[in-house]
Amino acid sequence: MSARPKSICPPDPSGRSADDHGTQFCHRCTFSSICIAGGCHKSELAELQCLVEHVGQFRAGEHVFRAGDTFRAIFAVRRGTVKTCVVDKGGREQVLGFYLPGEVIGLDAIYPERFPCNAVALDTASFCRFSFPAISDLAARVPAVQQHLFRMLSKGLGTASLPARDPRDHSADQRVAAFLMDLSDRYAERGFSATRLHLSMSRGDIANYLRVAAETISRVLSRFRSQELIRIDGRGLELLDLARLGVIGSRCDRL
Amino acid sequence: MSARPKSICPPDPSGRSADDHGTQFCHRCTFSSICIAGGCHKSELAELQCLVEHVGQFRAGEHVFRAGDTFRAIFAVRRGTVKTCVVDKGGREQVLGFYLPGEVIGLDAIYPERFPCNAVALDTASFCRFSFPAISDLAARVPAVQQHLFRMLSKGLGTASLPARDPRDHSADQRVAAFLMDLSDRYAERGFSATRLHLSMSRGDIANYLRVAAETISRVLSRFRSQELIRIDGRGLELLDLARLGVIGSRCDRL
DNA sequence: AACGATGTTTGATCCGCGTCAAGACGGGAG
DNA sequence: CTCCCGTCTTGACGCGGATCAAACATCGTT
Repeated sequence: MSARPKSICPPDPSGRSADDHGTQFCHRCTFSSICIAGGCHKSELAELQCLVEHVGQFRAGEHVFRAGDTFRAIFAVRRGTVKTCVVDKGGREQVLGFYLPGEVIGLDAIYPERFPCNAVALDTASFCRFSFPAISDLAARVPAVQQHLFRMLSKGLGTASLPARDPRDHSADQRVAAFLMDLSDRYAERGFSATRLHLSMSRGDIANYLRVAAETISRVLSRFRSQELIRIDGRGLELLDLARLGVIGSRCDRL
Repeated sequence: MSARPKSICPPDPSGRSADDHGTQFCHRCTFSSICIAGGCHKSELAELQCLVEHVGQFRAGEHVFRAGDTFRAIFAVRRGTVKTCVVDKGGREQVLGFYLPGEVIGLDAIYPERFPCNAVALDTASFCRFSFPAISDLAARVPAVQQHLFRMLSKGLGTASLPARDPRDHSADQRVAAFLMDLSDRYAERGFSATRLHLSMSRGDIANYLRVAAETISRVLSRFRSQELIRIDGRGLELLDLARLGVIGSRCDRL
């Protein structure tokens, strides 16, 4: 299940030197400005590093936390990929998001004080765990930390814009293109390749996340391949034309 | 455009005594625990009230702020209703959300330090304006304020779950039902009626927000009326069967 | 009152995508 | 190797909803 990519994806984003000690990895993390420098004095930095706890070696399919668990800490993905999901009343799983190395999960649990969703490792994954009481205490004393938390939280607010369902412009194509571009951007933001990447999640998970049928994902990817927009081999993916994908994803089909 | 509801909607949610002085209105606001009591000492409360600035008497269609404006403050709706929207590259408007009295807009501007969207009054509207530097400064000194901001931000994170597009269970019905239930819940949360409410936004805005065609909104509302789920007269709306609407909205069509 | 502008409703037609179904990989166990 | 099983791909068909189009209601103007 956690198959190594074979052909397309030489610099594997999820499994490389991500577990190196020191700041080799940390400077790519969302928390970096807190953990590394960010204007903190040395004593506060030390305090923060005491506060961080490494948890990990989750295997594919294992839960990091479950919906309903009481909220005590937020997690930064250190290695691997995670999906968050809920199970609706009909018993069906609803995928809410995917999280790459350097990204943070659990922020949506602050308000309800319980995790509103499950977090499931998609491949071998490990995390940095930040006790929330401790970090908000630190935030009250270090303005830079507070500000950083505000910004992280704010950043998550804007991401709720699904494309229109407009039959004439292939709405499924839009969603998939936007999804691929989003992945690409996020990998790039963390220092990985923006064009060659590995899909840790199954087609079914992507379909569920985008609220389309799994078969549609297959068809769209095949179409993109025949249009020379991507190369794809199983979970290995290469984006050949970021510009055109971006256009499809944000759909400006006229004017 | 800002037509008063005539028949169905006697206690008008948007225009009643909302502009009364004192805490008559404030105790229903999202900021209440900050503005009113919330464990603050008197001196800090006074400080906060200095910090609040009333802005307002926007008329329907006027902008509260525009996408790209530099971010300096967040706004709590005091009276009226607001929609947030962006204009995509094709020149089409995309409605992102609606905000009722007592709700807060602008939190998504913290990270980019610019407003990512426009805010447009749907009827006569006024606001409480909170300078963000001032309030985050206060948050650093008053833990309760900081925590409240964290919780407000966190609360906004979970709201990104559009229903599936499943042809056999009328996905448009789901969206509309969920939309109506959401409005009902939010009005109730602010002390207004959960069953008799006024739609300040046009069918077109609702359709745009839900990413369906305006005609579909009309059809679904007509269907709901013929099923005795709602009574509707122009912008006036009465929800007759919250239970059934809730079921449709969260779709548990089997099991 | 007549008028156009805007918003709402309803009907007719067509197309994308969900469903069903079958086949093609691809990896692990024997 | 062969078998099995899960994931992925591809085809055929039907339905929901987008689009086009045309009445109708409502409101502010002249």
